[in-house]
Amino acid sequence: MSGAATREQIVDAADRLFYHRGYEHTSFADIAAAVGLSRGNFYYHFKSKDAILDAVIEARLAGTRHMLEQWESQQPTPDGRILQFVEIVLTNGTDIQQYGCPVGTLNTELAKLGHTLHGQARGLFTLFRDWLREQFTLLGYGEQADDLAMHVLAFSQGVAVLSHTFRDEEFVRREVDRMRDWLSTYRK
Amino acid sequence: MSGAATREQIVDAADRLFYHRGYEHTSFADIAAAVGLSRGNFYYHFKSKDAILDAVIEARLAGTRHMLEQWESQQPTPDGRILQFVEIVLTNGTDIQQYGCPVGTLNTELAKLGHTLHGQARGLFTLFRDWLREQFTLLGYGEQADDLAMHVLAFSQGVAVLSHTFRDEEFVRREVDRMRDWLSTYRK
DNA sequence: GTCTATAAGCCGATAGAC
DNA sequence: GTCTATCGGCTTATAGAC
Repeated sequence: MSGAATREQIVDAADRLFYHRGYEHTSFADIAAAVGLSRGNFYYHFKSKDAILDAVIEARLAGTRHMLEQWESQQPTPDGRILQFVEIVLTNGTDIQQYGCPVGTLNTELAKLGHTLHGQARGLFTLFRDWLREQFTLLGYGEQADDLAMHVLAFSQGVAVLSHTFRDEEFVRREVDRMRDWLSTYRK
Repeated sequence: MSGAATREQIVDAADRLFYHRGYEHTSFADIAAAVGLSRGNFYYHFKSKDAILDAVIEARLAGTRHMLEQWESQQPTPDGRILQFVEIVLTNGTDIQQYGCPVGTLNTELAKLGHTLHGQARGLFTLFRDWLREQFTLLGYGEQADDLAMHVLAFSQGVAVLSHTFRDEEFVRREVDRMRDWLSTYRK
């Protein structure tokens, strides 16, 4: 197998395992088994577990940037784009119920571990935060735009934590409806 | 040292360490060192790590029940009690910035680990949920009371995750103000 | 690029002396 | 009740054959 393809497979498997089981709870053996590699060969591609985490975060950053670009081309209005973000807790409802928010749970875990890469992981939140702020600025709320962006982020995290804990889809639906109402008061 | 006192010390140390570092990242050696016991002697008091976690959750449940009773006696009105809960993200602001919400982070970690005691930990949320529902019922919102209780819980979790990630006290203050405004529309 | 073998250390947990 | 000594297993990581 070519080096690049194997590396990509490792990052994909690690990404999924870190999300499903958590970073610390995932071992090299788990990732190697998922890819079909021996543990020994692993270190040819990544010299440490931190290096894999770094690659996973980079991949998630790239994936998020791509998703946000797609949302921008699919949704012509800023409020439509914000709503697209709000509804992610329904779109990815099954995963969030089972594993929580991939951004929130990674940040919480790395912050608690005092991990050096927590700063990198925080960048995932910043990506959404800046994008949401831009949409609120386009709606004419320049001064409060960052505040409003953080409010929408807080919504997503609150819903994700409780959805993960209680596995209640109706609760998620009600919270999205509430958010839709709130958002309509900010629509131009 | 008497058995009961040592046991209590172990539970206190484990409680703090599980909160600060996470359950999985805390080892027997960490707890033993914090209490000043040898690892070997540990098993006289608790036969497994799960048994310590069980005792920690029980202690947190008892502590939470006591706190809710205090809130009830200190705050005569249901909306005052709900506000007391909302302001916990300010009251415990420093801890939440450093370690997140003790209830939310434990539930997220145990849910992701597929731990058998996740159900017990969920009870911590249920304690707050039922208590908040009772306050909304007293305000005359019996039908929506559980929905409103979950909304207030979601607020606290969203704020805690982002406060833990960004360490921004002003953000917390703004969200509490927003929540105060929202709550005032439900006050009798 | 992939493998096996293995190191060094930490983990939860146990046995048995005192 | 507390200690030391130790077990078997899992962890990250390395060495070296192919």
